[in-house]
Amino acid sequence: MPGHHPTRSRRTTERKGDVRERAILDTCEALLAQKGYDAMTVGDIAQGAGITRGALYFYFGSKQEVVTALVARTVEHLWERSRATAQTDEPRQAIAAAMRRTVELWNEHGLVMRTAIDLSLTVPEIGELWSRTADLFITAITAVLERAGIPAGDEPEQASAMARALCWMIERTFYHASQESRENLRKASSTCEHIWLVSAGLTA
Amino acid sequence: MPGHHPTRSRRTTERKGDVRERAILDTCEALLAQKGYDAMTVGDIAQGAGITRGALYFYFGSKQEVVTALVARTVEHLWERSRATAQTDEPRQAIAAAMRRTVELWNEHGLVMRTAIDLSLTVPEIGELWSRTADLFITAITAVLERAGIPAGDEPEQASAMARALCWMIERTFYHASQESRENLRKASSTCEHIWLVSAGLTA
DNA sequence: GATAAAAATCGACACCGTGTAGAGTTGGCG
DNA sequence: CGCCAACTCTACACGGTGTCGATTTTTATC
Repeated sequence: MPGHHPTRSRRTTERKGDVRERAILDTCEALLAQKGYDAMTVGDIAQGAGITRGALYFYFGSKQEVVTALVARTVEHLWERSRATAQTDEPRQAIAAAMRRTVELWNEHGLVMRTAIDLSLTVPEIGELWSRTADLFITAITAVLERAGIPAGDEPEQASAMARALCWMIERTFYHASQESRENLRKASSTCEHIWLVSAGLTA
Repeated sequence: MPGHHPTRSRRTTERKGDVRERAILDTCEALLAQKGYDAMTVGDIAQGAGITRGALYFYFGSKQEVVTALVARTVEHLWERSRATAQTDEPRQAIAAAMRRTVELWNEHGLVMRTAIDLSLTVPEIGELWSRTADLFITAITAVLERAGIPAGDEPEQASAMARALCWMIERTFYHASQESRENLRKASSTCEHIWLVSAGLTA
C-alpha cells in the first residue's frame, strides 16, 4: 500500500494522484446515491473515475477504505462548520440556530451521513468517526440545556443524559426525513426543536 | 423453490422441515450474535443447522430471506406482546408501563431488533416489517400524548409528529444502550421516559 | 408393508466480486 | 541520459453466492 499516508503537507503543485483520489471519492458518492453501498462494486467506482480496478487499489486498500475516506471528508466539513458557528448565550436562539444549521447539513450531506450511520456497525473506522461527530453534538446540546437551567450530570434527568437522547432523536428523525423531501426535513426540524425546547424547560 | 408457501395450517404432525427451518433460524440468530451479518456465511448457517448449503437453499432462497424470516419471527412476537399489554387511561402510568415493556423487548430481542434496523435500508422486506412495527409504537405514543392534552394532528407541535420523533429517540437510544449493558438500558429508559413525560406536558 | 408422490438432501458447478502480484509506463529532476 | 517515484494495467487466486439434476428419505394411502 504505497499511495497512502496523506503526507499532503507542504506541496504546492497538485499531484495527478490527488485529482484521481478526488475523482474516486466523487464517483463513490454518486454511486452511493444511485445504487447504494452493497450494489456498488469496486469496478463501478474505478470505471466512474476513469481508471481500472487495479489502479484504484493503488489509492485505497479496499472498498471500505474508499467509503471511509468519503465519510472522513464529509465529516471534516461538518466539524469545520461546527467550529465556525457563532455561539449564542440565549438558549432559545442557540437552539433555533443549531436546528437551522442541522437542516443545512442534512440537506447538503444527507446521503453520506446516512451511509456513515449505516456502516457504523460494520466498519469500525466509520463508527469511530461518526461517534466523534455525535459527541460534538451531544456536548453542544448539553451546554444549551445547562444554560437553560437543567442540572448538570450523567443521571437520567440531568443535562448530559438528556442531551444524548435528544441527539439520537435528531439523528434518527433527520435520517428518515432526509430520505423523503426537503419539506419533511423542515417539518421534522420544527418538531425536534419543539421537543428540545420543552425538554429544556423553555415551554412558554 | 418448492419448500415455501407456509401452508402450515391444518396439520397435526410436524414435518421434518419445520424442525429444520426452526434450527436454521436459531442458528442464524446465534451466528448473528457471534460474527454479525456480513461475516456470517450461508455455509456457516447450514453447518450450524446440521445440513449442507444445498439443503438450506431448499428452505430459503437466499441469505437475506433467512434473516428476513428471523426478523419476521421476532417482530411477530413483538406484535403479540403489544396486543397483550393492558391499556391504562392515566398517561403517567401508560408511559411508565410502555417504557417497562420496551426495556423487556430490547433485553430479549435486542440483537434481532438491531439487525432489523441495520438491514432496513438494504432489504426492503425487512424495512417494511420494521416500519410497520415503528408505526405501531408511534400510534401508541400518539394516543398517550393526546390523552395528556397535546392537540391531535400532523403539524410539528401536534401529537402525531411529536410521537414520531419520540419513537425515533427511543429506538436509537435503546439501539445504542442495548449494545452496552442492561444497566445502561435501564438508565436510557429513564431518560427517555422523562423526555416523553415533559413532552406530554406532565412535568409536575 | 408396499408404493408412489412429495419432501428433503447432497455434491458439483458457474458466476461474480474482492483483493494481490508483478510487469510496464510516465514524468520530473539530478 | 538515466534514475526514482508515481502511477497504471492485466492476470490471477480466493471465497462466497446461488443453481441444477441426481438421489435418498419421509409421508400419505391403500
